[in-house]
Amino acid sequence: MRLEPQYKELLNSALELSGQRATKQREHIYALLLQKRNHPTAEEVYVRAKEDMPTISLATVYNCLETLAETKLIRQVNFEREPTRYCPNLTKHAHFYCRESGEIVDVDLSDELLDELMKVLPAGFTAKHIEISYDGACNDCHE
Amino acid sequence: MRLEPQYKELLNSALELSGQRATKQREHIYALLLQKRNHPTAEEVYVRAKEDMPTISLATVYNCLETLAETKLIRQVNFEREPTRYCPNLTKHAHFYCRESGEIVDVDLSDELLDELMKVLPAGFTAKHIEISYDGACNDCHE
DNA sequence: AATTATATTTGGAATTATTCTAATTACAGC
DNA sequence: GCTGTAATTAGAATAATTCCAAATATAATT
Repeated sequence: MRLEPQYKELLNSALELSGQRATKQREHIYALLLQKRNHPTAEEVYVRAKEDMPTISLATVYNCLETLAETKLIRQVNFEREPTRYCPNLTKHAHFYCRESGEIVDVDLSDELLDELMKVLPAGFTAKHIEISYDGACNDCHE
Repeated sequence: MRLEPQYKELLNSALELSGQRATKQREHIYALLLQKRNHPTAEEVYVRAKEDMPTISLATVYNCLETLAETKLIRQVNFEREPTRYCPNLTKHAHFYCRESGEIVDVDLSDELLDELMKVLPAGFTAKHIEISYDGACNDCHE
């Protein structure tokens, strides 16, 4: 598991900016999220993290994920009350949750569409963030 | 707490359709959701339900809410991993969550906008449902 | 390089929303 | 009024996440 220089740079500057330290654990977890972008849960991240770093704890995985989310390097993805999932895709996108396969797929959103969504808000309301999730059947599960 | 005839009819037929019984508890919980539409949590519903029905249990509140949601008389509303909230507004709408006041406000969505959202899905994907939540500051909290 | 101060990690306990379980109660059809 | 099934109930169990206090690692300073 190696973190590409560009991302290492991104991580270091984001952490520095928020006055936090660059640790092996944070780097490792960021690297594995980037490497396999399948929206894992904290538990799944923990299992994968232990392969190369057997002494890491689940609490640390939660801590690191929280730090990465705070510094905007990753996004938390929630579907109903299922365990939170983590996503290093920083472009504006929604999530499609396939009920058949359980897979989560990123759906790109244009600025125009996001603008339209902002326009339907009542007067005086300002949104910092819009969260959009679809659920249904993905291509592999046709139907 | 009285359930208006139109809603009583709606409840009875929805329950009958799904082969479930009309009980005092289900009627009571449906009525109080309709009466004060402030997106309460199960716990908040429980507190309100006990005012008129002191022997109702929290498990029953959860059961009733689940039944009402199954039969599509109410919607479950989730914001991140906060407790699930319940909403009897059956029109197509999103939710605006105000970080200041904690208030949740319904935001109507046109069929056109929903169509556009469907169109951005990759080929072969079909969504049964889209969930949209905004968060930011509501009118009362200006800013 | 050693020292110190602070941040982070760690394992386990605690918390919280929700679900499960088994016993009791209520309802619908005969 | 029985009888069978569904619903309610109280409390135990579960699961994701957070908290806690001790140990360790990192960064700054000497």
